[in-house]
Amino acid sequence: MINITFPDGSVRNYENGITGYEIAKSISPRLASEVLAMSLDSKMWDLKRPINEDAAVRFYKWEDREAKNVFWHSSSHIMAEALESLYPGIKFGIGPAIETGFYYDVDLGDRTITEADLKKIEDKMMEFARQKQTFERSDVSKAEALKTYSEKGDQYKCELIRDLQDGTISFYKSGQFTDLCRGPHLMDTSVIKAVKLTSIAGAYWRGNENNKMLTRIYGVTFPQKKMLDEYLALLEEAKKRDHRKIGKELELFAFSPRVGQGLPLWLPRGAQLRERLEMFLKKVQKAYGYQPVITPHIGQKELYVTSGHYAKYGKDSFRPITTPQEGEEFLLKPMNCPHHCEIYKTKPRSYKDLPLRLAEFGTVYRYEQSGELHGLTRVRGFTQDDAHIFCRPDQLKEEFCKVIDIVLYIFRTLDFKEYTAQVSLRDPNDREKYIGTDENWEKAESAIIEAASEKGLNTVVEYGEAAFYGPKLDFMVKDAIGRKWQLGTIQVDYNLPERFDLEYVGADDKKHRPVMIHRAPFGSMERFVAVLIEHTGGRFPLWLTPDQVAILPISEKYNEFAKKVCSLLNNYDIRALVDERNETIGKKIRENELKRIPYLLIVGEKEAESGMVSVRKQGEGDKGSMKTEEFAELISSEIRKQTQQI
RNA sequence: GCCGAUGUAGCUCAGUUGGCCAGAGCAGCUGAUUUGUAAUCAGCUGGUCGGGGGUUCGAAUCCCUCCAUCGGCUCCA
Repeated sequence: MINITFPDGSVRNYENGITGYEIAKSISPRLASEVLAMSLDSKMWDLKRPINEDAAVRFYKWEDREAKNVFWHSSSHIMAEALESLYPGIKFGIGPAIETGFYYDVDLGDRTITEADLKKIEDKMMEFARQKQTFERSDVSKAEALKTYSEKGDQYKCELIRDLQDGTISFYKSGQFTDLCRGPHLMDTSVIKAVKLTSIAGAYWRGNENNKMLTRIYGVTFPQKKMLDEYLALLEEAKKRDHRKIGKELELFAFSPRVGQGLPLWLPRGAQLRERLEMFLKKVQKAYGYQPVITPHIGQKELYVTSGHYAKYGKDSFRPITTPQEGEEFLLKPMNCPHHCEIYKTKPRSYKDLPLRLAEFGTVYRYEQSGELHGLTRVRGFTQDDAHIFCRPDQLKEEFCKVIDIVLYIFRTLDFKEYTAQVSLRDPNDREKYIGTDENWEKAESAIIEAASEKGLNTVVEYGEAAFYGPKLDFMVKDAIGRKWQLGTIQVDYNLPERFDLEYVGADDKKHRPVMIHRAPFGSMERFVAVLIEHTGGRFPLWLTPDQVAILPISEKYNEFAKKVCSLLNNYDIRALVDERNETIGKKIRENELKRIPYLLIVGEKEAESGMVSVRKQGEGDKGSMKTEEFAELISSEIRKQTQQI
């Protein structure tokens, strides 16, 4: 007999060799019917794999992340099985579960798969799913595993096996398909009730661009047909929030191939929005002791040789700009820090001057590969809400914490609730990628970790995500369809002060090296606005939105009255406009609603006589009438409330 | 940059296997209407079918190439 411990702490006795599924059944038939996965002493385990010793079990249902992982992982096997049956001789890379769904990387040889082929693959998958196929586990030796796959001619699997430890290798067989896999899997495939293959893409083998590009097929499956429909509907909804679509509809920004890809053009309404965000941050920064500076868009090549950027990125950036006579070389600035370092150096600095906080909305240009560009979130020319803090080593943590405060304040003000704070450190296996001494890196890394924990941030640590000159604390936010983007970033840098030979005179009358913090709470204006659009669906907070009130006369007869209302509101610093067009009131309401204008004021005979306005709130409909002044007061106080904290 | 897909009017989209001067709705313009809470009616204008090259008696449709966009991969100072 063995003792099985449950999550609530209770312990039950079972016969040695019992399976998780049988245990679930012994608890309740309902649990047995719903359970999709289990763990044994916190290790994922097949539901039908015998248990031979005392252990703690935990069962997972569809609602649990763990169950979805197993469900989608098994689905990727079924897709591979379908692919092998439809495309004999196909070779397989890896096929994991991902956040939503799964994929499999395959080498089709000379053949290609297009979207038109997906239907028949889906059908085949459903056919296998309905067959109630089981996943049979077999433990194999490394030699055996290698033999199997070299006979099959599957070099990718052989490569994977070579990296595995003998004694830890297992195969799973479903139907006619056997895959190298550590499991676990579903009991059988009959729980897969709906499948959708979502896209086909190229993916380099092992993520290395020097390797062959395999075909990656993405898919998602569900235990109920209804869930798939809901998922697809959700995707449709998310597409409506795409900042590229809304940016066009609301006339916020545009691109022109003639200007160049990845070079956004801010339209009047977008520029207004952006300017307001900049003013907001400038105000915050002023309170935090930052000093605005302005620097040029280009800098001598030597500047970047000094900073180390040239050696690191010179080959992969925009080509230098040269002068006709002297042959001088300039680079479009890819970042603002070297310029700010030169500002630091314009005069001797005392320890009493520090921290020195230099802020600039600095426009930078970076050569991004064409396939990487994406709306406003990934562009070639963008404006960072940049600042560099030069401080004494003993001030570092406090300064870092203050920057975290600014970032959190901004997120709070703009209602960004779901973000992750990511501590980006060096890749421990590839020190070559980074400049600077180990000692400085260690100091910087521990400063970030300490500051983040002091501020009570819930952080995830990512190795290999650091900038080449220093570690970072990044604030990541998801877009409409769940892609993660880095917004705010705070970086500690011991390297640039050294490269630029920055100094200050200490209380001891000796020269010391300051530490630098690079920080951008928005990240860049472009990306921030993009994510803001997707979060709000274009319904910006009242204080921020370009047009706050639209006044809609019932007919042209009341245009004059509408203009009076408008100028009254303008006197209250409310951004209002009159829709003077000769259109029906229904049409004006519809179009101004679609423009996401927060308040619509309908004025006609009644209002003109009484000096009232009929108020309609975006998305909420008719709110009744009130005196124009009363409305102005109401809106002003709403705006005041929103900006008070600002 | 790589893999795959897409590109028709300012916007959203139709255009069958290559075949008459390339269509619709919205937007715009003109006129009528003077409107009470999400699209008033009529007429008109507007397109080198992404650019270039080729195949063909004939190309939006087939082929090549370049550009841009979309979904991924790699990258992201």
